[in-house]
Amino acid sequence: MPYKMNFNDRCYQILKTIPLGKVTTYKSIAQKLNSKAYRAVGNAMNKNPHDPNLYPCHRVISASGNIGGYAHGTEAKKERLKSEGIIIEKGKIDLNKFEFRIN
DNA sequence: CGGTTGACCAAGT
DNA sequence: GACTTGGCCAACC
Repeated sequence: MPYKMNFNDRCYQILKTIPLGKVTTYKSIAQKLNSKAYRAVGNAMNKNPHDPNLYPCHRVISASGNIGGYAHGTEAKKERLKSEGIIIEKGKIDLNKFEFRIN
């Protein structure tokens, strides 16, 4: 990898490593970057300039298990997660089952 | 360079 | 369990 990457690009790199059927949290991504920029991670997802198919920002949810937001609508995000095999009950995801723990 | 804005988080009420 | 509060940090204006 190149020497320097801005904050956003590092988020996108991590995004690509999330396997199908798993999710991660804004918090986890920030931690992987040795940072507490939870909110900045959300901003990065929102402005994602890349192809959403290569950078699955819908697999990023909030640390509390809530869905979080989605540029194309929260409902669409839920549907997409469900279609990947993730179970959502009462608007929440069981992180113990579905969280992809980075390294 | 200060102020505002979020797809946030944790703790408290 | 819903709502408020204070804290966090990069991007943007």
